[in-house]
Amino acid sequence: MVTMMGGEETRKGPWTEQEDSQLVCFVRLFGERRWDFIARVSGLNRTGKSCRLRWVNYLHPGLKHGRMTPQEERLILELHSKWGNRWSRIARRLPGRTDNEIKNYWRTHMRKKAQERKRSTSPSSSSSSLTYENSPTSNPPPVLAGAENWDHIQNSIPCRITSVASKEMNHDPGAMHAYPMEQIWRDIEKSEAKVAAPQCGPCQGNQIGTVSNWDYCYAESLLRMENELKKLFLPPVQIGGLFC
DNA sequence: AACCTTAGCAACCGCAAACGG
DNA sequence: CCCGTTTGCGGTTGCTAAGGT
Repeated sequence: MVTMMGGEETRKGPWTEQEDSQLVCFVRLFGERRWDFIARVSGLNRTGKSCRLRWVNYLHPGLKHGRMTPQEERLILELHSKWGNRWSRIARRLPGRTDNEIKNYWRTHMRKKAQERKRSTSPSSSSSSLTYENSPTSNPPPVLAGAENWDHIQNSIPCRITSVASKEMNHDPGAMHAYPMEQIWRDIEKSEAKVAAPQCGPCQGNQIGTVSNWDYCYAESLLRMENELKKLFLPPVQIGGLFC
């Protein structure tokens, strides 16, 4: 999709592989800041916001993709019960997971939860087999209290809920023990250490683009970068320096 | 096989906080 | 201190694959 902004075309919607490659390229050059600048010089025709979001939610090295582990699920429940919808804060405690991912997970999870509650409270249903009855701790997680209002919340949003019971939450209790909190904290520390020691050079450690992609990327955007840097009163010779 | 429904996810939007001149 | 710009966050929407009828 493309929208017009001040005569310039601004792309929206899903990102292509080439756009991803280009964005990674420029983030490695300029860092995870100045998103508007990166958006301009990269020639992506995306907003800075969009670039940042794509980087944070998808391209950032070290991101995990795929299903939440039972340990992560438990941690999310635990932290949400403490902090509520502070997704970014919760995400900081889950290495490799983004606030968006956690938010999406929570919504899905809570829908299932609410559905399960409805079924368990309705006269026709006999019992709820769900979830934390199998938890290694005998106490239900405090987050269940947070779910109390779900029926109300559910009424205020477009509802896509079905009667699908949550199979996913019937975890093996033993698996919960396999990944203790101490391990989670160690992971957090590790991931923070990685952030503190970023890789040097635009293309190192990149898993997305090929060498030819980068060549193309640089050549394509060199002129734009030069123009932008000129605006910032930097002599053009420094552009070459950026590639060292 | 065709159609419908739903879950899951990616991306956008609006707002507020942080930052810099 | 003020004001404009940028960044970050949380809520919401829209698309698509998968499952059901």
